[in-house]
Amino acid sequence: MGNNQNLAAKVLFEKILDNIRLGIWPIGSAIPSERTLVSEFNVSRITVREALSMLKALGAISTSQGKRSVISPLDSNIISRLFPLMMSLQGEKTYEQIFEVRLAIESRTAYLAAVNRTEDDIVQIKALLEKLRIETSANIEQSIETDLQFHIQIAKSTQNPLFPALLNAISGFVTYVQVLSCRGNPVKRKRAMHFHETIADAIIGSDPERARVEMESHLRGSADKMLKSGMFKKKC
Amino acid sequence: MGNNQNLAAKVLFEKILDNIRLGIWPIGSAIPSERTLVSEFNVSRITVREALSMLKALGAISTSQGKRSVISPLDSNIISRLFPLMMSLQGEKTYEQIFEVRLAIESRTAYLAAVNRTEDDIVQIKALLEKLRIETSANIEQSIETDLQFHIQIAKSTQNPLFPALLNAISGFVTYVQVLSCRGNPVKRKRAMHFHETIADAIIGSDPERARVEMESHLRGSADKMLKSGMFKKKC
DNA sequence: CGGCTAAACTGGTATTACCAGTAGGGTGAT
DNA sequence: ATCACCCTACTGGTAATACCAGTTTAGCCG
Repeated sequence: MGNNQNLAAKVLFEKILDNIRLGIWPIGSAIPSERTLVSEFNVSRITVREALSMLKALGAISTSQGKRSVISPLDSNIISRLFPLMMSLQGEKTYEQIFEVRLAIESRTAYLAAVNRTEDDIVQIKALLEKLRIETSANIEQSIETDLQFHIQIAKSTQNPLFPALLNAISGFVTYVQVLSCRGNPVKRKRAMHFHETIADAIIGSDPERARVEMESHLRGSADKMLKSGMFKKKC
Repeated sequence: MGNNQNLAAKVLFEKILDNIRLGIWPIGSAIPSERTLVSEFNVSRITVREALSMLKALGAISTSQGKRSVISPLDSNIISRLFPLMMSLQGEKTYEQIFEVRLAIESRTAYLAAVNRTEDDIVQIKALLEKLRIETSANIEQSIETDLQFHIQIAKSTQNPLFPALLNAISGFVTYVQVLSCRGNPVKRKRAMHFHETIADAIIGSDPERARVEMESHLRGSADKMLKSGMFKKKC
């Protein structure tokens, strides 16, 4: 009655995934050829290719004709690509769940960035802030991308690569929300700009607690607007 | 130079995804049979099955032998499955980095659990606490697993499936740390037990701020111990 | 009319063959 | 000896066919 059959393709898929997870097939290395896997696992090439297709869909491997398939170094944006689809199907529930995670991550990145940021981070943050300032009143579409870059730069400033990776994973969600929330809404952009400046100021001034508080206010502000507007149900 | 070929399977995959997105094939409905898609898109059945495999990997459809494949709701547990993969594909990371993420997540789960926990959650938490109490003075190895279960239960109590998923993604490293930290160290276990009780008490008593603070203290306590032992900087 | 069976679906797997890129080794010219 | 070239033996990508194993359904028979 369920769908949990012992399908050969799925089994192979899991096996390969395990080999990746356990580091037997390191990132960037080439996995055995399809014909090799066929004889190794005693399955047909179809089964092998179906397993590889699943891995491809998850971004775990990348393939190109003539060359061996290789383990992808990292593709957190595969996850982010799913967000628009999920949002259009699930709407508010998903939105709130993701938002809560984002708040958990970013209130911490703001804090840690204020503690760990390097001089180079400060330069980057200031540059993005300036770019954002210009685009906010000129190119809205572009400013959404820069906005995301700003948040990711803060995550990088924690000096912990896992934070930008996590944020990147939900970046599809972030931009999706931004697009709906801010398109043709200069007032909201102005408000957001003010928060960005405050957050940057706190991080540069090594004031972690203030950075955290301002980041939370900033995110909650956007979230409230979204929930009220009911725009998250729109298709894209 | 990249891998963005016009692969028939990928094209079909996108087409089907579009049909889902646009609501042409609603959630729960059966998609055309593989043979139908074969003649409809003028591709071989292999190509069709590879496209469907990709959709399966993303959780967009579910298949079972003899029955038509159906569109399944693409909700956040897809992300739940992808987070662990993402973490394992992340390459070099230290226990310290993992810990920082854990702190970000768990200080939030403690808070949200105190807000959103159900009556059933309270029962579960109390049960795990009691199990922990017994094992702490009897079976250390087992208590580490129960410890993790306790933390995951708190994440579940947020009513947001993404939190337990994230915690699960980093649980492999978490337990490793616990083992190193507490093996044959009854005093530390006693201390941890006290924190567990306090956290549970705050969650049950709907005191989010206290739950958060206590959780942070608890985690930092373990972390400090790890820092002293020098194992914290290790790669994993 | 009701119950059972058999045919006509469905997805799952295997085999074979060929196309289309890539890389490596050998051969030729310089 | 060295370099350029090409040919061969790989690689993944696609197709056609056949069969297995479940599910559904239509029709037969009582």
